[in-house]
Amino acid sequence: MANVNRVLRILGMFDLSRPVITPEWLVEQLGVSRASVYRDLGQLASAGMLERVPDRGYVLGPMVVELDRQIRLADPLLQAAEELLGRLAEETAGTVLLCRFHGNKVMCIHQATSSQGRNPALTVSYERGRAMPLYRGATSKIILAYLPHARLRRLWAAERGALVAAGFSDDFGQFSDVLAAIRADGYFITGGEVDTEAVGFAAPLQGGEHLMGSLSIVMPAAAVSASVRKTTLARLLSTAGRIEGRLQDQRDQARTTRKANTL
Amino acid sequence: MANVNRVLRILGMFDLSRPVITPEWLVEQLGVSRASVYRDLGQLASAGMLERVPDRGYVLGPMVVELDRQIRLADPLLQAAEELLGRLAEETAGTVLLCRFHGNKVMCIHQATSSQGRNPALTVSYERGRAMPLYRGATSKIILAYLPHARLRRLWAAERGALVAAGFSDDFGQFSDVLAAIRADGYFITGGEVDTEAVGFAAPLQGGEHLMGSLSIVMPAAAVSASVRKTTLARLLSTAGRIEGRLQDQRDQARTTRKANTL
DNA sequence: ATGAAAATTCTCACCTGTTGAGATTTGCCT
DNA sequence: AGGCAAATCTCAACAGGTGAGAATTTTCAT
Repeated sequence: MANVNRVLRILGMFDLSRPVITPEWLVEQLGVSRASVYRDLGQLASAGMLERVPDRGYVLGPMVVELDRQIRLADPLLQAAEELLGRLAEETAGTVLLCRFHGNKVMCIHQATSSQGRNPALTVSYERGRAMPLYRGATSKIILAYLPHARLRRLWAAERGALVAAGFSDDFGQFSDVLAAIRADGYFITGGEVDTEAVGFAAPLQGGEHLMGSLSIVMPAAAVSASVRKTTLARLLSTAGRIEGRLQDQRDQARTTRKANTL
Repeated sequence: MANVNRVLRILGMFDLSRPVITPEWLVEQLGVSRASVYRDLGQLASAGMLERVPDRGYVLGPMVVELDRQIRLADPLLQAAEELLGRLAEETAGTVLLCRFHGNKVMCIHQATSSQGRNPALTVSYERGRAMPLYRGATSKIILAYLPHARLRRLWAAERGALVAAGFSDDFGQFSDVLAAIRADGYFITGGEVDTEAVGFAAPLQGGEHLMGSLSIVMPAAAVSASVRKTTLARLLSTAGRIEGRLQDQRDQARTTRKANTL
């Protein structure tokens, strides 16, 4: 399936520094003839995945935006969490992030900021669609801690170097123990690992027995007194619990519906 | 290129009522063998466009979300408008929409709502990623009015029936005159065409000589007194002007940069 | 407007790479 | 563990993608 593979690869070649891709550049990159590149681009454009722009180039097309909408509206985790996130952001005056685990990466799927308490000086590197490493920051580490054993072993095998470099033990047993300790707490708090001067509070979101993602709050380190830390954590865990409850309800409903259809 | 075409078509088969697609269903829909369907799904999944879910099915994958982010961060129209939209929403206490024209459809690419003036009773059908018809509502009609002649003729030929059904004249000359009148005003206001009890204010956004999209404000009909109408329109036009100014700056900068690189 | 220099699409014979039936392996549920 | 369905693999056949170059369209400077 070299053909399909090549066409799909084109989509991944866009970049913030390269928002427009030209046929000529693709001829070089893909090492195929001009004719084939034009054919590929034509296919993608007619599917709406790309769009031609006046000055000889292609940009990502409207279909991408429609597909993202489909995901937003159909994602059970987002459904369960969305309205609770805004409230949590208001209550804690922090930036609230909802993230998922995807192919050895953590990806933010929703972000909420408190309207009044917003601190423009606080940079948050996470944002919808941005892939983040799995071993830096509370948001990511809580996901790491709740990964199934098999997956964790595979990850260890694949990225041992990076994990050790990020400060984990070189011994899998110890590494695993550290994560078990986080799991025992049921939350994780850390500062300065992603954005300096930022503190992250993170809790896991489990649906059924599977890890669905993580819920976290980021705030400026300066704002985190002992009492703020306590109330923020309490609200985080309470909201995480409510999201898990709603996920449960969704599953129960789905099961009932399926059963009714089968009978 | 039947192969690529088939694979891309799979992406368009998702729907709010069908968020998960199964291999078996695709075998029926596409009329190809099981093996081919699995191969196609595998390709899409390894590109991140799909993701396998535990109970026998596929959903749209993380790559879609990353690509949407790429569009959001690279779109010159969004860049130019984004921060101005929130301000406009606050000033007018309405819902502000930024839309684009795409393949005989109008699509919303950004939405801003005033935090305080938000009226939960007001439904706004537009939202990022949702395709809307080209001939209903102020947001769409202003785009129609500024479409290049050639494109307008093609649209007329293709969708004459729908246009007449939406209340336009059956005669192209008259149809064209109506649009010319809107163009002469430079804005368009209408109520109840998309969401009942909602009034839309829309202005075109032109970059170079091309129509880039439309800027519009939606508010409850009950809130629109003569004076509100006047100030809302003034702020809409002023913001639209500023966005156009920024688009101009972007183009000037790009040209200068390109010239510098060439020399 | 006009023509030259691109960029893009078309044509067609070649041959690579996709296809589907059936065998095999994997993964899930009890 | 064991049984069953779902998913992947194998391989020969042939559909259909491929590239060189011609034909066409678009772009741009004059």
